[in-house]
Amino acid sequence: MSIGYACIHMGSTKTKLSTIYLKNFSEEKFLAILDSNLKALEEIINYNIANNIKVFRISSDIVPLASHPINTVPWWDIYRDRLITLGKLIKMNGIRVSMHPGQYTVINSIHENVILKSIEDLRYHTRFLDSLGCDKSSKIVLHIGGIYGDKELSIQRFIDNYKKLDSSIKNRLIIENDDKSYNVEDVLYISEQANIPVVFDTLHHRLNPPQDNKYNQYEWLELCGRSWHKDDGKQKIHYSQSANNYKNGAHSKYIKASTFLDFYSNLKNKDIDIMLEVKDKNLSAIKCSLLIDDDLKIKYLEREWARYKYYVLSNSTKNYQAIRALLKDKSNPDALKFYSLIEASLDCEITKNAQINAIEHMWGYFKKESTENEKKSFLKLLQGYKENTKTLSSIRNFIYRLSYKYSIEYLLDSLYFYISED
DNA sequence: CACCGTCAAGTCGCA
DNA sequence: TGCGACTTGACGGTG
Repeated sequence: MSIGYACIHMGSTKTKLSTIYLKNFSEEKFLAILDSNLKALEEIINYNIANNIKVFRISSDIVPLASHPINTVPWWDIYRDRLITLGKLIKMNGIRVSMHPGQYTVINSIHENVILKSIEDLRYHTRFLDSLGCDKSSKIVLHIGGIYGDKELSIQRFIDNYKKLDSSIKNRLIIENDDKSYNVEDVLYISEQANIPVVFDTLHHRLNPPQDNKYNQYEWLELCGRSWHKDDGKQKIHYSQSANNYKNGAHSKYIKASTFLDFYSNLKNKDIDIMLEVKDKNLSAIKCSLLIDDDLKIKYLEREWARYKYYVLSNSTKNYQAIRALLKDKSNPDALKFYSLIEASLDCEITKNAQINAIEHMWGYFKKESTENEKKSFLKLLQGYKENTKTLSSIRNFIYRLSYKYSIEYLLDSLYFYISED
């Protein structure tokens, strides 16, 4: 079993994708942005390698305006070598990448131009994965589309249009149950008619189950597994938790450890790939991987602790002490306890005292080295925060800039700068 | 530098 | 009829 995350990466500034808007599109600008995006992707892949994350969804935004008529730049040619090199890095490290076009790509639309644009978009996604040299197990996930007042007709339109697609697209396309129109039973029906692997999405299933829901989610999941053939790679599923008590399909801030473990223990076939859909992305992917690691080493939790430490300290001194105590026992690493304490810190109310305490801890890195002006600025900011005239984020920015200036890697890697809220 | 409206695109549901 | 949700941050103009 491998666990992965989608598109965005948290905890580094070097992994951000850039984009370009129609009104200032130019070949030069486009190529510069694609260049920077490929560098960011390489950063992300290297991070995934270092953290043993084997499943990753590449953002459709990697090539901006890729399928828009304005963009006639043959980027796959211009950056051929770089794409191949990147693909090799992915392949050699056993990473499985995928893509997922957004809600605008609808091949069962009743509008001919929407279908045509959607096919163009699928061509783009296929071309990107092809350019990396990925095999057939690198998939492109698609929803079925709209209902247009007649579900049966719309399902048939999907099947007919699917059959007309280029085989290079069909090799990669897989279909997913969505949260309001097409439930897992509908998607399995389409799968049987057109021989397409099905991605089972747990949250969508919960929001939109078949009417006579005759199986439980684990049984549906197994049924979906039968639609995967050998060269499609391992069965993939999407797992997420709801942000607002199943009111809509919004994803939670993080994957709750105990809930995930419960789900995992009920899985019959553990030889599948799980794509997490969650706001904190790679953080939850690492968490879930460690939670199910049979051979968990204390050093993995210690590495996690290094990242979370100042964030936890800024929110809860009590949890900070509890985690320190937990990690003292090096012979018996307990990921569930560890992450439950992290979660408690993510959920607790911000208090000024804890924030100030964490800031003073971090300031310790600069006390000696910093210039007189920096010391003055710091004291002024801190005083301002205490008196409500300065925001927390202005202090955070200040400390981040100092960390960068003095190359304090430990702080630069701290999630304190990336997951804190005001 | 902080703030905030806008961004290429589709469909559905609700006021 | 028109707007928000889905999801999503980053761009770029303004003050």
